[in-house]
Amino acid sequence: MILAFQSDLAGRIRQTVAEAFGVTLDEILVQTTPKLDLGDMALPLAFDLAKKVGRKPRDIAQELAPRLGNIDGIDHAEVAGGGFINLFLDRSAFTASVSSFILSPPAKVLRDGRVIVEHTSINPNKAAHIGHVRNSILGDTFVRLLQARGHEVLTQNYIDDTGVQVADVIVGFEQLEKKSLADIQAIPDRLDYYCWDLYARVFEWYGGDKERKALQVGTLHAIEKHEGPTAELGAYVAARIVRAHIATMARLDIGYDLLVRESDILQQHFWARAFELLKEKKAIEFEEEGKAKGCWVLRMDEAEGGGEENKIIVRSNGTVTYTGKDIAYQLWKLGKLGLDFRYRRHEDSTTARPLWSSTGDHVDEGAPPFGAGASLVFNVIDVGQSYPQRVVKAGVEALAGREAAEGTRHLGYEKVVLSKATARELGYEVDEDAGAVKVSGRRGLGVKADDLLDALEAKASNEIATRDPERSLADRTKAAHDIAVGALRYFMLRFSRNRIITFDMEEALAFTGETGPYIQNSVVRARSILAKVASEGHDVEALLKRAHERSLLDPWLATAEGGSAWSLFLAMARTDEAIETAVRTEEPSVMTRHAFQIAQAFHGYYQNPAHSVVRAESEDLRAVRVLVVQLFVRHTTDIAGLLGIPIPDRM
RNA sequence: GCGCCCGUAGCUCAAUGGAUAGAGCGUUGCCCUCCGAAGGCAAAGGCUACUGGUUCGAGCCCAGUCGGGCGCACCA
Repeated sequence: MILAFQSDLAGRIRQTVAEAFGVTLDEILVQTTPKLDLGDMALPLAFDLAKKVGRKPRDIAQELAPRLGNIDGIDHAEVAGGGFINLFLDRSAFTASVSSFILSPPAKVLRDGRVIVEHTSINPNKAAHIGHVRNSILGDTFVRLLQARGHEVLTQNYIDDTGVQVADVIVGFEQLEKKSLADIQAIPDRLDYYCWDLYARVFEWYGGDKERKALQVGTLHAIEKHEGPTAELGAYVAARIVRAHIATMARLDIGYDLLVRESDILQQHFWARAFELLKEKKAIEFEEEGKAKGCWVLRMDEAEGGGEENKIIVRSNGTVTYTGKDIAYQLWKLGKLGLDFRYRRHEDSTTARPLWSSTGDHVDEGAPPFGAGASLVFNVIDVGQSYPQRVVKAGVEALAGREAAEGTRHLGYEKVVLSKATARELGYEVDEDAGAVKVSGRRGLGVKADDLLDALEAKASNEIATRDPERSLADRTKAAHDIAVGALRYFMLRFSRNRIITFDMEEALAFTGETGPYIQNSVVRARSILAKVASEGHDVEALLKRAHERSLLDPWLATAEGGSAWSLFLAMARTDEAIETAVRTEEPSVMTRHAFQIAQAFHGYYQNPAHSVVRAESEDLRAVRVLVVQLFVRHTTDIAGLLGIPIPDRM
């Protein structure tokens, strides 16, 4: 709501400045004040103007303030500090705007151009762990934020079903366990957990043994060929573990539109086409000599970052590297490859959210235009992959131009490591000097996503049981799930992307302080206030209507109570700005902080016994208090939705 | 060696170049005859790693130093 207000305001300020000083400012910065009693918004424009006009900032501010105070929607303006102009809004008019914006939100304006977000992309050879959870929560939340900004988003999950990691567990099944397809099919539930341990055992078994390690390469080739018993094992294990990953992420309310399988990229010969294009455009060169003799390389010298060596795309034996395949895949995402997959409905597809998969056979009709390409593509991948991602971008630029490269975005994030305490709890040996313990799939070292969720749900369930022993088991289970999801999603989002998260079980299990449950609780409490008011015979709708009368709002906003509510109104008004910032800076943590700030403002307001709705001293007061509570409930429920945080019926 | 990221309160983290650097946790006090305390109020806690520079203004930008992490494969 505040974006429109501020852009309108900026126009009027520009006009006022032009009239007063004959200078046209192109950008009008509207900032927040350090404290609300200094004003609602701050303008530092006198500092810029001082240079252009050749006068002192403070004098300019003094001259400008009375004029700005006359602008519609502004109550008055004051000069502060060395030349800040602080604006005090017409609070009742603004409150009325916020209110109508929240209670009857305007239709979303759709933006042109499709956006693709790829996230999750876990190797289908073992259970998902906390690192994957960070990836998926980050990606899923970013999708929600993009949609809130009016973008059409297709969410994709890349399945490397023909990679070495799958080959490794197949080596385990064939060599260590001597299991047939039927044997593996007979493994009851949690094949992903089974493979977690098997994968670690295979690495131990490889040791330094070259013959054993050779089995990995042989198995990989067998899987890539897509025929024979080994390939069959690989396909079965990968497909089953993908289903497990989808189920794990569904617990966190994370879903996808399309699964892209590496095996289909091979089968559709994406790389062959990309290779043709790259050669045609001379984007890659054949090396006649040097250490990359006999290879096709991509020049990286003039690309940003500089100083990097040329990247080998095709090896001297004629095979393509992973990065080469990734360039082909990225070109497809951008609609620049000229090839497309075939599609089928995935077996986990629901009517609520249709899930599609690339396929080599039995094509289903009605797939969305996945192959039409997107103008913006976000790849959610950890920062360790920054270099190959830069290579992909350089490849895209050489082949499809600057615009396509600009649309290729690496949404990178740092890894999740384990605190020493948590690593110890899990039974791992911990080096005393180490600050934290790295997760290692090869050593089976890490916290599985489902185990973490189970622990969170169990703890939440216990909390409920102690606070409210009367609750039914079904109620408790449902609420415990919501609280667990809220806690985990908030925890994974509150850190900046480039910050390593030291995962500590105790910290992640916290339900107090700056957490998801704090926000959930605030809404639940607010709703129960409204329920109580209604149950005592008050007409909530009528009270809301009454609250909008200006003669009522105006004096109330000037009271101490109104001031407390005002900080909440202003914070809620800034939500569109927060979403815009989160998307522009590609930093979802902006949103968690914003949500927390709003919840905190509400807590500060409602906990005061003098602000009781039920025991309001007059119907007028009851009316404005109902308004505060209602606006908060509606708005914060929406914000929680953007973060994927569910609001339980009761805590 | 080259490149990227990080260094802010005891701990975990914030702070579009703006005003007196903020939260949460932890610590110490208060507050449930008050719409559920997963809450609120208050206190203590800081030479923003260091040295220079740019700027009306620097935690933020630039140069350098010191610490920590990660990349720089004919692996994926």
